[in-house]
Amino acid sequence: MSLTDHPRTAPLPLRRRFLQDTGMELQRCTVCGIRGQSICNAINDKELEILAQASSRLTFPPATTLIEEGSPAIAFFNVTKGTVKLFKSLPDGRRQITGFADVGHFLGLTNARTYSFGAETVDTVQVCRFLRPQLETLLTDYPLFERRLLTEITGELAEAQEQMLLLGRKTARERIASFLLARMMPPSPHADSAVEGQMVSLPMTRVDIADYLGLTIETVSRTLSALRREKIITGTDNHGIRVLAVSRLEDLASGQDNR
Amino acid sequence: MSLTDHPRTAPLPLRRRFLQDTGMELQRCTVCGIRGQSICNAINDKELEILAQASSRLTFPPATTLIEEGSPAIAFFNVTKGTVKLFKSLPDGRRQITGFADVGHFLGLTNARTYSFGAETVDTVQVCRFLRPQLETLLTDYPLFERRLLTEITGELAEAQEQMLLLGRKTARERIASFLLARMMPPSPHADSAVEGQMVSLPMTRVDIADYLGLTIETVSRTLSALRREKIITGTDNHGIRVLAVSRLEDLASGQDNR
DNA sequence: GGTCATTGTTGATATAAATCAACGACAAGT
DNA sequence: ACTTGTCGTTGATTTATATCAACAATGACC
Repeated sequence: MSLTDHPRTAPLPLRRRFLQDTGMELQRCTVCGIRGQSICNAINDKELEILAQASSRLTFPPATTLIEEGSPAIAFFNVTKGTVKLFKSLPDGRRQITGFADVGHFLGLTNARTYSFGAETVDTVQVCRFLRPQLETLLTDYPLFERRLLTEITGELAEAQEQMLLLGRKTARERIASFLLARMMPPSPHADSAVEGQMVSLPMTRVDIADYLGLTIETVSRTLSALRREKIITGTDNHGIRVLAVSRLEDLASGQDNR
Repeated sequence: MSLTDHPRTAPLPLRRRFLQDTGMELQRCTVCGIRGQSICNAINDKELEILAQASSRLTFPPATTLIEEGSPAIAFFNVTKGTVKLFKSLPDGRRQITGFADVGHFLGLTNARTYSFGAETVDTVQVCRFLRPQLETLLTDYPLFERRLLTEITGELAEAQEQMLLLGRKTARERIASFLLARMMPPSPHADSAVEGQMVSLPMTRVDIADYLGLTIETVSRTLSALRREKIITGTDNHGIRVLAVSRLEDLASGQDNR
């Protein structure tokens, strides 16, 4: 199956009803705050209304299924707010989260007629949805859009390879260290310099972290506690942690230093 | 870094001297037996000489380094014969093979200025090499070529996600079963029907299998022995195995049946 | 303000796979 | 034909992490 197939349109497989933003469709993309970070950036300012016509903006509450594993692949999403988790499952319920799609990332690209993975919102999520025929049109009419998509997916593949190294060869401690580093926010210029340590945002639960790192929730919890005890990280808030010793964490992540 | 960067040309990082096919360059692609299976298929018959000019065909002995981890990303390869392994390593030598590129597959695509992975031949390998500026030209001038590449890499990503599920959540037995199934040859019409069982080609060593599946060589060896003992597979040849019970193996691979 | 469900933490024990170790099969070279 | 090195197999033991179990913290809801 190739990307050039045009499957018939069908209702989106959603467990809950979603919210659809109304009005001002034609202006939406022009004012999109994250266009600079996303594939939409590849489309000319003057032609933005084409993008607006091709997409619709939707808002979903936490824990909403965006993509059901094995369901018909009819849409493609670009995340404009929040975090979406992508995963694959085994018949007995074991699950592997293959990635978190944060702001600016896309999801839903596939060659097959059905999705080989699932997707669920972690927190409140806003996306731009492109139906497949619309995506085809953009790809064909805007070479820069296609090139940008190729670049993005090449990056995804590199991340996937890094994650395979983590899952296949790293210890629990190394996995947690790598995860925290990968999710570390770049130090913002407006950062509260009175509070020390680099912020790490963890909107997902311990279950999600465990399913992403190929561990159990107990091991995740114990390892985070150990790092806290060793003053490498701080913070009692479950969804926000601060890294006190970035370089220690970097050594840990690459297996330089274990104790 | 984007695909549109043109890094300066530099000598290829090869431990050994490679063999370069000479003469008849312009005809080479026309007679390429595997074009139908590869990205080159996206280029029109009449324009094949453009492809021939953009690429050079090279032959390498087993265990040749095609790509050194971290070296400048100057080339892109299309495998026309043999098998190449792709991998990532940790400073202490732990290694994860992220994939095997068999006939028809490409390798070497990256957004960065350097490769984030290594590549080494498993057996005798023949490739078509495209230097990066040449690849750029093809991508820009032949939309079908670019589309084909996007389709291929989308498939690679799906495979990577499947492998993450394997590495993060499957048992040793499930990993071996999945691996054998994935490498099972499609039953050829000329197959020797006197010999029962589906052929599985394993050109790589036990070390490579272990590094691909996130196991040790001992576990790989023990698990294969167990499957042989249970009459699910046969064959004493280390690089060729026959699957006797495909459906048993499928159940095993998806965690349905373990004993 | 109490009940209940959800999420996370910590401790005790079990286990799958790693590690350590010995050896067999085979091919290359002398 | 013997040595040497590579590769794979099998057995004994260790260990990192899973599993099992109890409990604490939090927030939703009546």
